This record gives sequence, C-alpha cells and structure tokens, in this order.
Amino acid sequence: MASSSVPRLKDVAEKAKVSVGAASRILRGDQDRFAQDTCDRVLEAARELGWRRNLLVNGIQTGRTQTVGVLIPPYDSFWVSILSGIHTRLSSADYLPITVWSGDLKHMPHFEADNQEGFRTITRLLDRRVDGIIMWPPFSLAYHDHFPELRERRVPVVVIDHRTENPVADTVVTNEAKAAKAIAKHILDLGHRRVACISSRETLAQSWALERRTSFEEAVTACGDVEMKSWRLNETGSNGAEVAYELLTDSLKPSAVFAVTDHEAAFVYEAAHKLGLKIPEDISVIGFADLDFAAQMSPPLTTVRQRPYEIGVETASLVLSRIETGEAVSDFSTSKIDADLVVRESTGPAKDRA
Amino acid sequence: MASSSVPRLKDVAEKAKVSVGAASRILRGDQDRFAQDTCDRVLEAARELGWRRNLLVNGIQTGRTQTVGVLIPPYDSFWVSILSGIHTRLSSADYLPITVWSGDLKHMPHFEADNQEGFRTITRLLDRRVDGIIMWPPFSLAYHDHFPELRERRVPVVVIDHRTENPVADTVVTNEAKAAKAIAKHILDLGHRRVACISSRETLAQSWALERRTSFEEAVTACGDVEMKSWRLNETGSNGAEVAYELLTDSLKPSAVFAVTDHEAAFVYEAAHKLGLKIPEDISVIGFADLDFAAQMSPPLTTVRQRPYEIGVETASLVLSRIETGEAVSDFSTSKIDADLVVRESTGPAKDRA
DNA sequence: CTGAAAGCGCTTACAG
DNA sequence: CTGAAAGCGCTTACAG
Repeated sequence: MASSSVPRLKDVAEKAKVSVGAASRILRGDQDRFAQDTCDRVLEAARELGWRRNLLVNGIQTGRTQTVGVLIPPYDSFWVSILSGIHTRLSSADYLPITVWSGDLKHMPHFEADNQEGFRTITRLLDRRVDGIIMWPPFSLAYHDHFPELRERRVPVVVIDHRTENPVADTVVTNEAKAAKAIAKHILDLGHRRVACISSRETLAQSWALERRTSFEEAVTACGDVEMKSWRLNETGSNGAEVAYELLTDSLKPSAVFAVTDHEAAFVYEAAHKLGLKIPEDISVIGFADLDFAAQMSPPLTTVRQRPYEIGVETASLVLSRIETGEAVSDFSTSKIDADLVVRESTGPAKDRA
Repeated sequence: MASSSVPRLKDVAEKAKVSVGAASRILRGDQDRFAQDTCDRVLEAARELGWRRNLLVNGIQTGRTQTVGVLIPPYDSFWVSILSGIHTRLSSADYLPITVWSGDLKHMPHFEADNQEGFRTITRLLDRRVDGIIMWPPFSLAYHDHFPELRERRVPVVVIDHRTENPVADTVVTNEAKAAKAIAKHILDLGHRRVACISSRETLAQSWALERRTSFEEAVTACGDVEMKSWRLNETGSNGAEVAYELLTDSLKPSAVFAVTDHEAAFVYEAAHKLGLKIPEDISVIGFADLDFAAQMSPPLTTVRQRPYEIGVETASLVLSRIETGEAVSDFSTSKIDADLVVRESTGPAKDRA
C-alpha cells in the first residue's frame, strides 16, 4: 500500500529514526561502528519499505556504472556463443551488458555500411557511461576511424576477430595459423594436391578472412608439389553460389576445397550438387567455425571448431581487468584462442594423384 | 592533450566564461533566451572539450534512464528475430536495451530452473532503474511469483508468448487459434484422417505449446471423421527422438504429424528416417515457427511462419507506450500477431483413406 | 539576458 | 556511536 512508488534512503532513515548518513553507512555494511540496535532498525526499515540502492547514483559518484557496451549482433551461432560467454562472464562480476544492434538481421551487411553511424552508436554507449566496450569487426573499423576523439574517454575497448596494423584496442582472435596448419595437414595427408580455397568478401572488416586464407595458402604450399588457387566473393557477398560453381569447374579441377567459413562451405555443397559431384568422393570440402548447421549437412561437414564461448569469456575477462586497472594502455594485447579440427564425412582420400 | 579524462559542464562553463546554469540551458537548446554571442562561445567550448552530457544524471533527476531490460536469450532464430525487432524499435526511440542471460546457451533449460534466480535477475535490472522490462516465458513465471513485491516499482512489463489466468503484464503472442485452423485445413484438405501431434514439454513456461496443441486438436476434430492423438516430451525435453519414434509406430498409424515447433519436426524426420518412412509419401510432417533450418531440411519443411520481427517491434512499442503513459495499469492487454502457413514439400496427399 | 541557489539520491570525510 | 555538511554532475525555478 505504499503510495510513493520508489522508496528513498530518506524514507528508510526517517522510519528508523536515524540520519540519512547513518542509514547509508549501515546499509553498505559498515555495521561495526553502530549500535546493534540501530543497525537492526535500519535494516528492518529498509526491508519493510523494499528499499534498493539507486545504482545510477553510484555511477555518477564513482564514475563506474558496472556496465559494458557490447556491439555484437547474433549474426550466426558463432557470435551467439560469443555473446553467451560474454554475458556469463560479465554477470559473474555483477556487470551488465548493454547491447546495441539495429537493422534487420537478415541484412547484416548494413552493420558496416556506415562508419559514421557506427561512431554514433559508440557515442550513445559512452553517453551512458559504460565502463568498457566489446565489439565485433564492423564497429572496430568505426572505432579505429574515430579513435582520436574516442581515446580521451579512456574507456577500455576489446575487439574480437579484427587485427590491424596499428591496433587501437586489445584483441581476441582465433589462432588462425595453427588452425590453418591442421587443415592443410589433414588435406595433404589425404593425398590432395589440387586445392582450392573459397574466401569470403575480405572487406576491411574481414581481416580474419584474409588471415585465414593466407595462412592456409602458406601452410598448403609449404608442401612442394601442390597446385592451389583461391577465390573470393564479391563486395556484397551475394555471389557465393556462383563463385563456388566457378571454382569447381575451374581448369585446376580441385579435389579439395577449403571454405573460410561453413557459410561458404554450404555454397560449395550447393554447387557440387548442381554439378553432380559427390562429396567427398569427387570433392572434399572443409569448412571453418563448426556452425550449428555443420553437423546436419549431408554429408556432415568436416570443419574447424572454434571456441566462441571461450572467446567470449576471455574477451569479457580482458575488459574487466582493464577496467579494474583503470590505466590508459598503450601496449594492446592480442589473445589467440585455439580451434580444433573436427573430421566428419565431407573429406576423404584423393582418388587420383594425377 | 586534455589531462582530465572526461570534461564536466563546469569546464565548459569556465572556458566559455558563463555560469554552469547558463551553459546547461544553452546546451539543452534553450538558445532564444541568450545572446547569440554567448551561445556560440558555449557551443564552441563544448565542442572543443568534447563534452557530452552525462546521461546518468538525467536518470537520477527525471527518474527515466531510457533503458529497457530485455530478458530474452537468443535461443533459436525465432528469438533472435524477436530480439532484432526489439532492438530496432527501442533504438529508434533512443532507448537502449540491457540484456541479461547467463548460463551456457547449450543448456537453455537452466533458464527456468530457478524462479528465485529469475527474481534476482529482474531485481538487478530494477536496481539499474530500467524504465521497462520485456521478458520471455521462463522469466514471466518468476515475475508472476514475485509480482506483489515487484508491482510497487511501477515498471511496465511486457511478456512474450506467455499467457496465464491472471495476467500481471501486457502480453504479445502469436494468434494460435488462427494458425491452428490453417494447419488443420491444410492437412484435412490433403485427405489426412489419422493425425498425430507432437508437442514440447508443456511446462508452465510453455503455455504457448499447450495452447498451440489444444487449438490444433480442436480445429482438427471439428471435422467429424478424424482420429487424432497427441504426444509430448518428458520434463527435460530430452526424449524427442524416442517420442517421435513411438508416435510413428503407434497403432494409430498417423498419416500426418503436426509438430508444435520445427524442433520437434526435426525429431519426426529423424524417426521417419530410422523407420524407412518417406516424407511426405508415407507421412506428412508440418512444423511451426519456420526456423532458419526449416527450408534446408530434406524435404523442405511445411511449417507456419511466425512473425518474430513484428512481435519484437510490437512488444517494444508496447513498453514504450506504457512508459510514456506512466500510469499503473490494471487492465493488461494481449496483442495477437498472425502467422502464415508456408507449404513446402513435407506435406502431401494422404494415399489411403482407410 | 544571465547568475546564485536548491535539488535529484546517495556517500563520505569530518566533527562531536 | 551518530549527525551535519559538502559533493558527484547536472537542471531548473527564481531572482535580478
């Protein structure tokens, strides 16, 4: 039957017949300094009124809001798991994430359409005084562009899957080189010597794709007698099916294809189906990420299982420790998380060794 | 080269040689009352210092933080699209979502393990003074349980896909009855007369499943000469494959199965495959939701496409308008969003009409 | 046209 | 052991 909606500390203090200061101290646990009896009265009053500290006040007093801005959309199961790791880790430290992503998820490329827009989004978060920010590649670009203005806010930023020449933030990535070697070994061990790679668009926001492809190329060509050739999608990423088709019908006549993510692997499946090529009898296909649909494909896709949940946890831990330290950093760190080859049924021995 | 990290209004005022009050008014756009020259100085100073209003202060002064708590995990593509709709709508009103979900997404049932935990989560949001809350069913249960304590906070709550006898919040749901009729009509038109339904667990948090199944049963049995029987999963939802198997081998010998979501439909596919039953030749299967994998199944699944993005937008609009109005509501509303039958290849004519 | 003052809800030295 | 006062960053009647 309380008439005022939200009880103030003043109400508690009055009810317990103590000063606001005393009430504040007692409710913060500073109980040694007060008479048992006083403490009881205050605690009881607070309970009865249902008083809860206004965390916003803490925010303006300490400069810490215990919130972290998270600029990652649930693009696919990889990013969803990353988000899961972030949320869990943040939650365990009693931090809350504030997430921003607008636009229909079906048209994800929009997320990188406009660095100006990205900057505005980052600014909105900063206006809310988030203690730190975690972002995926497209926003990292916007951040990089506006770094001079943003740096003065001294808000730690951790970026996932995005590396640049002059890093302006801590970074967490998958250990691409190591994974590439494992894939190359798997393919070469099966006897494949004509190898294709289908990459994604390799836009600025996809430095991971660039690195993944080149790491793979290096690892494969380290073995002398291999022919290999790489393809990539167009600017908008709309021609996956065509590129896959082109690749399979190329004069190289590849017996194995490495797709930079499972998404591209799906295009290869599609094209192979159209061409009447059997997987893995005619063509071996290997993906990357182990997205939720990979095991369901027919045949089940051989791929590299990244550790998105771990990436999320690691990323969150990194921001939290940067927040903790509170110092402006100049030497940004890079954490590399391993990934594991998962051999399923889309890869098999090369029939010919022409 | 600013030495102090974040500029205060005081700094701006000093730089522009005006009082803090004047600076505040000018920066809020109250420029008519001030000399053009003064305005320019203040605006310029603010720009140079990179001053940005501390939104937390607004929060404590007005009692409005322009944030909405969102208790929805990205469980599957249905919920992801809902989140997308919510984020977009909220963003357009310059509100920001604060999302909470912990626990590994792989073990989603945890979300409903503990209403006490759910209550604590809601409380954490409230402590941050969110202006409103949107939640999915498992949290709705926690909210319902603790409604008496929570009501005093006067924070509007909108619940998705959860209906109870005594609603304690506005609700947005799919128009189950209408969808059920469309499905029933489709199945009956194809000549099926022995119909099975596989529901989910139908826990308290799955009132939608209960309603969906019963709506379907009603719609089907409205046609006189039909035999129908329903199954549902066990408490933990772990026996989908077995239930599907059981259903297909039941003495009913159903020629069509309606699965309460595409997830259950996938179990039916699996069981049919094991039994050597062809879809749709031997058994027609129809799902619900049109999840991201539905069109990829073989054969592509006939299902009901819900409108999650629209549900998200509608839900967000509802909280926003409740926040706007600011009054405690007693007559909670229920919005029903339509869903559309998508006929693909998993349903076909009944061969026999025994 | 502009400033001084009180206030939002709470915390924390500083007195007593 | 407890209270009065100043302060966090900003806003807004109220004076002048």
